[in-house]
Amino acid sequence: MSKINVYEELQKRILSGDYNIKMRLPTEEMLIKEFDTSRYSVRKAIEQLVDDGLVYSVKGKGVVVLENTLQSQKLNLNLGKIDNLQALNTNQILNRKTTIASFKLIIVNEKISKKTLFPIGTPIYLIKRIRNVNNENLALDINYFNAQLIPDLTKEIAAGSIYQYIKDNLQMKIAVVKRQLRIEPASESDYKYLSLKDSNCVGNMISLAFNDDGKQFEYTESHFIPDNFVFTQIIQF
Amino acid sequence: MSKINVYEELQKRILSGDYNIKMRLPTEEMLIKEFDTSRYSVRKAIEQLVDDGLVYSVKGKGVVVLENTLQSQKLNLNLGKIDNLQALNTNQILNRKTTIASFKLIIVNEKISKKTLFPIGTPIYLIKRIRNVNNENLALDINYFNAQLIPDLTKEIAAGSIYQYIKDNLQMKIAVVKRQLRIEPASESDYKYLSLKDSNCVGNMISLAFNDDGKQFEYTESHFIPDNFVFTQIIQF
DNA sequence: CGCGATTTGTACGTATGTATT
DNA sequence: TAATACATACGTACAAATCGC
Repeated sequence: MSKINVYEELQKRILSGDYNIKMRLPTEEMLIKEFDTSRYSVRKAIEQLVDDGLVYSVKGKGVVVLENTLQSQKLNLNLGKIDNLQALNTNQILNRKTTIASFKLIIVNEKISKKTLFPIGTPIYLIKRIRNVNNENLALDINYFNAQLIPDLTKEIAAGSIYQYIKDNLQMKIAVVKRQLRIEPASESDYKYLSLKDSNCVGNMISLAFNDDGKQFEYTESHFIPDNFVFTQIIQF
Repeated sequence: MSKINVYEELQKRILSGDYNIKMRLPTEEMLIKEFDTSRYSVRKAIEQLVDDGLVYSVKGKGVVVLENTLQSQKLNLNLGKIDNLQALNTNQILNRKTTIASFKLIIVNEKISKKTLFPIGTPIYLIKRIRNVNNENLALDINYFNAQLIPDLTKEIAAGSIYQYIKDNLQMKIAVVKRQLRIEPASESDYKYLSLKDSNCVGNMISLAFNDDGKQFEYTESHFIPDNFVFTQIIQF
């Protein structure tokens, strides 16, 4: 009999309601016996459930299942970790029609360097893309890719998934993405490209992406119209 | 000689530039020797650095220091984990003057239940608080506290820090907070209470807070005016 | 209030797997 | 292909928080 994945099994039980707020998870000792595995493996599985925001471990007490797990799961589009490349750049739903508004190869000057953190003199691709769903322009992506790390970009690639290109053709690994979200007054290009209607503000998601050599290869601003995305976070104490 | 904290020491070296993008961290083996500790402890320290977004581990290669660490640290108000209670509810900067706009003890009806996830019939404190800095109303907090779990709240407590009260007087532990951020059109009460100027949108940060019994004791909406906060996230692949 | 039992957290040692160079 | 270096896994011991008697 092949060993089952402890994490997946426990997650299934929590999401199906077998384990819930009224009880605690079985103790580590019991899980070790049930799954015929080591304490290390059981603790690793529980760690993942904690990251998911499903449970919380208390020293001396046990592992508690959080209330309203099912509902708050539904509330969020992407609770917990995002492990899908398409989902990363903007959002699954948005990837319907992509229009290239601008595609240039430029050299970083002082102003751009300050914003993107790329050194002055670096050649970069500056790409503006519009994300359209049902004839509404929901998002404007302004990408800055280091052309030394991401070479030979074309409009055709940009019209599809640049991340797919990086992964498949360049065989480069995306290691870490640091993101920051702000709300800002809409800029001229936001008014020009987005279906803002009456709104005069946009969400601005700034992303810095790093490869597994630690090098920053991307700076991106994604400008969203209001009411069309959520951003989630789980904080443990 | 007392043992030094491996995590803090490595973090110090990275932030001071002793370790940087040009090199990798010493191997686990070397750190074990230098700090005279076990592999477990070294790996635990590196795990924390990964959570901070400072480094990235690659199997077979080593632990890489991410580029632009210093700059991107400065960019963010609260990169990484938030471990300060004051910082949690809204933001450090905002805690200057707090005005109670409304303070009620009510019973959850169907409409409120759907939003807050509290069961119908639960007694709750509904509190509206305005966060004012330099004569600008930057944020409107709308708190719903389960009165069975957070009893005896008063306007005086609400004018200060409710979290401090929970921690010190109720001796309850805040275990997990799930957050969601959206951008929405300003509501009537937003126009009434916030210094919105020309903006017609607000940031809406929804927080669900849980104690270490897994019970949700709070639902809060924090409505912010644009341009006055950032929201950060680090994603590892 | 104290004490012991329970349960998770931290720590160390060791062995084997797997990706990179 | 071999060496290197992180990832996973198991076993063990003790610390620290919680809970019930």
